[in-house]
Amino acid sequence: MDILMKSVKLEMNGKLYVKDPESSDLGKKIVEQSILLIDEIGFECFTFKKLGVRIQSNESSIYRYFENKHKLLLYLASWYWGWMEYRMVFATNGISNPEKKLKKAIEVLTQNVEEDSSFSHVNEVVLNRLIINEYSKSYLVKEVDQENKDGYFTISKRIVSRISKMIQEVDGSYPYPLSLASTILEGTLHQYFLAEHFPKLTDCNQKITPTQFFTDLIFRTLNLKPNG
Amino acid sequence: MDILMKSVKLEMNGKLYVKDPESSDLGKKIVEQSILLIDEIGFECFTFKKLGVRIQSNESSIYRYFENKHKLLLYLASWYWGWMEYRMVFATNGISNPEKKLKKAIEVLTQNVEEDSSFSHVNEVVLNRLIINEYSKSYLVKEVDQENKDGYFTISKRIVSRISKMIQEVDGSYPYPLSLASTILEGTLHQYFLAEHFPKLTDCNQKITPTQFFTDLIFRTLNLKPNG
DNA sequence: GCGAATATAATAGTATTACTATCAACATAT
DNA sequence: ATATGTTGATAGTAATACTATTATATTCGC
Repeated sequence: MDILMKSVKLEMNGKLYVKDPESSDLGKKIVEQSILLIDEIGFECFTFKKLGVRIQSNESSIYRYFENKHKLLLYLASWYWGWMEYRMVFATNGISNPEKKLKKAIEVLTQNVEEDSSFSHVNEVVLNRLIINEYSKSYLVKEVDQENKDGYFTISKRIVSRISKMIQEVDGSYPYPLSLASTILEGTLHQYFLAEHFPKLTDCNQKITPTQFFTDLIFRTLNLKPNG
Repeated sequence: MDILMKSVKLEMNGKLYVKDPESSDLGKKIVEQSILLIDEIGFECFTFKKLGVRIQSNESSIYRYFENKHKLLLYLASWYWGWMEYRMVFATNGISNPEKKLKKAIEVLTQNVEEDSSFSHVNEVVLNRLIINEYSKSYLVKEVDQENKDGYFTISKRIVSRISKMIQEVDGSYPYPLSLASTILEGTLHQYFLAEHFPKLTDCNQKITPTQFFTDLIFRTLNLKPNG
């Protein structure tokens, strides 16, 4: 990852936090260590009290940054998708051939996150694992419509919209570009989860990647050549 | 739905419950009303105490049937997929043409559940909605590997396996039958959720159904004719 | 019809969770 | 020197997720 990224700050919806965690050392520590702790013990077992012990700070101090752990998860998800969108736009910018552009976008979106780019204090490898395991829980809640109105899902929606538009650029007659795009975004997380825990439910493994599966799917669906 | 179904009892993994809820009136009431209550208030807010009030029974009595609400969710999911598998096998049985068979299976799996077949005390319309909203939470947990070993996900795995085999019957050269099958199963739930809460992320709506989207996807991917 | 076994209800109790409130300590900015 | 903001420490509350015990009601075998 380019060194340039280290100086970029992702813009976050201000309603996601009580106090901007980027504005202090404690805030950054909360974000950094919450990712590691949720990854270790799972979102259900994760509490602000446990995080407080881990960062040698106080439960009440964490509440000054995030209302509750659900909002923290929304924040982390928003961060992840912001990072993903940035990489996607960066990687596809300047590609004029629609097929190549779509292929590149799918590649970035479905690729395994293998190394921590040290883009700020966030470990993207661990965050990626967290998103695979916990992202669904951020929107599968009764409050989803209000939270959607509050703009908490803006970024991942924009990614789906971008992919959908690229699909249309490649094949304007294809009738389901949005559904295909959202299926790839969500399906990627799911395929990684299956590869880890239900290997009999997926063809993805060490040799076959979700990138190959979804790239192939797109090519077949839009009737393209694999070398497009 | 055929009247025959009323007399069929779905076989459940005995480890899912402490005491078989099918074995008593209270047990059936627990299953019946838990579906309605979870649908109303969401899995996070659902407690055995609240269910106890609703069925005018005691919290501790419910614990005699299910260890905790997570196990109850696993039970309900298992019931749902058992019911789905039954319908799928029933509907495809006797179809010898592989393409027609696959098409029928996808149709059953992706179709909107519109009427309560009154197959026992379970309201399938509500259960379907519950599965769309809560199913992911049943396996996105730290204990997933142990619970998989305990066989809690056997039925949905078998459905994926069946679809995968049907895909291979249609096109033996297609390299990702398992991933395609699991993408359809999970993707269907996701598309219904999006249609309800994020209409801008899907093409599915009152006119376009997930069945159409996924049937089209399968046809394009396996290079078939729509009238196959 | 009676006693034994079983199912359910009622009550109480515990540890943890998910917070809220208050106040003190410290740093910084003016 | 004083006001302001940040963090830490402590305490407290209501709800959750159970477990345990005892009482009561129902059912079954004989």
